Amino acid sequence: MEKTKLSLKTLTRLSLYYNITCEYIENEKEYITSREVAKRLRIDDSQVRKDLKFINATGKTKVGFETSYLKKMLETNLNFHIKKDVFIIGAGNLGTALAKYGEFKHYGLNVLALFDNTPEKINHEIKDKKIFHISKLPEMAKKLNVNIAILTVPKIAAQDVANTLVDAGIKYIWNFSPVVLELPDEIKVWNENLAASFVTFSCQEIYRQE
Amino acid sequence: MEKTKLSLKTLTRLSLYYNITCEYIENEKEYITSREVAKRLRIDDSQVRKDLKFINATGKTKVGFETSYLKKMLETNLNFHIKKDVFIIGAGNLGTALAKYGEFKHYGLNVLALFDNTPEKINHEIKDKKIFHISKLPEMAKKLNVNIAILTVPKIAAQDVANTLVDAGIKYIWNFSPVVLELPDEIKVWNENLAASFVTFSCQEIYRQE
DNA sequence: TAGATTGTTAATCGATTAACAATC
DNA sequence: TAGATTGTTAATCGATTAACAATC
Repeated sequence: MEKTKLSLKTLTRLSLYYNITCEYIENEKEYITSREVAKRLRIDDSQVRKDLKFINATGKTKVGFETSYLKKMLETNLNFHIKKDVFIIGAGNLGTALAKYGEFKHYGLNVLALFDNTPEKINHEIKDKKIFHISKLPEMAKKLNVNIAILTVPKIAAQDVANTLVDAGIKYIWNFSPVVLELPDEIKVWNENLAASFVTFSCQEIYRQE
Repeated sequence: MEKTKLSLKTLTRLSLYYNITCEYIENEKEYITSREVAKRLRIDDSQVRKDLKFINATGKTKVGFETSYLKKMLETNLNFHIKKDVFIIGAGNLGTALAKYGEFKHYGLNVLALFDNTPEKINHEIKDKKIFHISKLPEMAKKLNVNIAILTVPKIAAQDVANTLVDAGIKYIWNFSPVVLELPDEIKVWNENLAASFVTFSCQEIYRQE
């Protein structure tokens, strides 16, 4: 029962299928068709069936996919059951928003603590998660065996802080700063560049409409 | 001098090239090569040259692309000079973070106001941007001619608020809620589903490493 | 000159869409 | 049965990578 590596685009779509499936369950709908999912996402319905085939989810002819079954299949294949402990670096508004974000727990994302360098913030708590001084990070990363960091510090500090993270043994960085970090090849970086995202959105949808 | 429609992936990369180019300028580097850009982004260098060709940016054999020229070319082609007035819906931590985000102004994104339904927040200001009650939105959207909204309300309210936005004449929604909104086809939606993004990140990079 | 880089074409690779038989 | 939907293959489309001549 080998899991084949799913493409980035398939993974993103599967996550959105999950959101839609959960909504159907909340509305007490027992089945959902590939056509309904496709229509909501404005994509082709054979794309949906193909994606679901990748995770070996099967539907029923004439009725579609059973929602409770589909939800479980998606959870299993998207590794929701594997707990992913993370630190949030930067306790500003964005770091705080992410620390409070209740949705993450369904996905296995578990925020253990926040780090900042502002003296007034240290030892405060956000939703039971304590804010520590950044100097405590290496020690705590080792002790708690954390190798994932969410980086939400200001642009000017991003590269320096990222270097500190790498020295502390962090291997995976979810980068919210508008900086393309320069890091060793073995460190995995996922850029969540909001400004870049807005540019894409606005150029695609706002000024280039046919 | 027709602009050809750039693909979503090219647009995203061009935005990241912009970040790197700005960094080079700050470090007083006069030139940047496609190879340097490619290495930072861990992509192929001919991809960089091809993308830059799309916006008609030309380099110099043996030295690369002039940074100040490249910055200007990227700004022009990514429409930074066109001011995009937006409203932020939801004045929680995420809405506040986006309202304060200084980076946006370089990209032509201009936050005019925030909207919320919590009485205590109304009339407060975030970085000179006032928070209004959501009921004021239709009137203000018309008066200020705003048709772009950034949606940062809780999951449970997202669909209802989105419907309100559409009724108020909003045409473009940058959706930060973990909900796949159901909206008329003519409304353009850009999903910034952070949970979905984390799933993609973690499945790709954390559990499926070769 | 030798060497490095651009600009560009061709080859490869992967993702999406179309089509339809099988099924209930 | 008739009609709707899945499951799957083939066709199309688009994006990435390889290769290399042209240039300075």
